[in-house]
Amino acid sequence: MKTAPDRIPHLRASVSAYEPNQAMLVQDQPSERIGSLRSGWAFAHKTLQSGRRHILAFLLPGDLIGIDLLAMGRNPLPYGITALSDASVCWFDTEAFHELVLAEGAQRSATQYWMSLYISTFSLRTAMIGHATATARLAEFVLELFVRLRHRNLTRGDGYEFLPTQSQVADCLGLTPAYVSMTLTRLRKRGILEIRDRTLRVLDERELHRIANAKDSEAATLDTK
Amino acid sequence: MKTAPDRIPHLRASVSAYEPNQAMLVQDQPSERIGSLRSGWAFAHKTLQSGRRHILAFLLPGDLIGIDLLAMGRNPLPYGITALSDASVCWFDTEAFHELVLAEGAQRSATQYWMSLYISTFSLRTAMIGHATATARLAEFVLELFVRLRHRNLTRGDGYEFLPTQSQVADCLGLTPAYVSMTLTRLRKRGILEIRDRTLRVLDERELHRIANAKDSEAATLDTK
DNA sequence: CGAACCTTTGATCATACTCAAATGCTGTGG
DNA sequence: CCACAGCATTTGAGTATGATCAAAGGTTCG
Repeated sequence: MKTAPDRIPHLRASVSAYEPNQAMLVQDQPSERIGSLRSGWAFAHKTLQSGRRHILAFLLPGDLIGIDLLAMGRNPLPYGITALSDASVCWFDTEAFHELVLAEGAQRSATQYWMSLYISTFSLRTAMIGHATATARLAEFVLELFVRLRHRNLTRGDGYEFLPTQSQVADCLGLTPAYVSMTLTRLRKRGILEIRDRTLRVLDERELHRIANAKDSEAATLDTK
Repeated sequence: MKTAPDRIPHLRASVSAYEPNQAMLVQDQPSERIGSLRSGWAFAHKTLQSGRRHILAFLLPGDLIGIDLLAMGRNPLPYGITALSDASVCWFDTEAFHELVLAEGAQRSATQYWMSLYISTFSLRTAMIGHATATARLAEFVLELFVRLRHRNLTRGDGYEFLPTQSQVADCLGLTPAYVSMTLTRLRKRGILEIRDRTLRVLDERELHRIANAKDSEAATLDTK
């Protein structure tokens, strides 16, 4: 497993702690520093002029906070990043971090890997919001977190700690909280997953994949089952 | 106006011509080269496992083809890029291009600017698909193209050449072609825009902004007007 | 213990989809 | 230059997915 740098030799860094809902990076402001999430979850969100909030991504331990800054320089970030749970972040000077990444081969390919994963995840999510049913979006969402966490050894068997509220999930998938609740309940009743004590268990991973990739026309069939 | 590099000194480049629907970069394949779109339009698209195609972005003259490759290295692009009209592209070796960009201050800040614009546009689009009505999405879409083209002096007064089919617009905004047609017709009847001879004219820019940023609850009022 | 928030459930509603058919455009070949 | 084939657009009727609104439980935490 490739990990983002918690410590990089010869690079000054500072560690900060955050509580739930505390801002890490503010929308539309430039930032001179980039972070590495060491523990806890965070989320990247964009507030539209209409006032509605969209959650672009959930960030897990090991993820870079404001990864886009590497490519954007001093331009303002078009989204904010906020702690979802208690969290701690290791901050670096973006410029110095970037130079170091470029200089050192291993760091460089690791960072390209993270970038690549980030872009894949994000473009898939966007496509799902545009073209998939609520059930498929939720299946993909739950799986994505599962796979990402498993990759970091942050799962226990088929379960993982599920921290976001359904309201946040809704804002991420372009749904309403009420409908997220309904849809999750349906998945639970079908024995595909289980949520208890903040823990989500993936009971039927194969079926979840099926649902996430189903054509719209098959969705109805799947849902009523 | 900052322009992407058509020619960069001391950097080998080749120019290729494309016809409509010809692939420039193929989804899930790595690419060693990055392009600059010199004329014509292209679009970045992702095909889901369900078979549905989502259009992530439309690329206009001056845009970089596969801009993400600068940050992703040799990892496969999670989307493809295809010519929308007749188009020509100036190709560079990604690695060499990247190094040159880093070395030269002006090129560097120009590239960061393009990145920044690209990320802003994309994150806004994603949020709109998740949270805005069809009318708002279309208003934002039409405006975005207008602003981007105007910035490159590719508009004539309040009009610009509108090349995508409604089917492509639908795939970009997460709608169906039939509904795009209906919604555009409504906007035309309200005298906000006009489409004739492949030319889109923005008749009431202020109102378009209003519609793009309206809260969902105001949408109904706006629509029936 | 109470307040605030999150989740669940139900009833009702509307936005946007589906399916279908008619019409209009474009480019191609005879 | 016309006829045709293949798309793209338009329009309509009917429908369903997911939204809205509301209220009742559950949690969590101070």
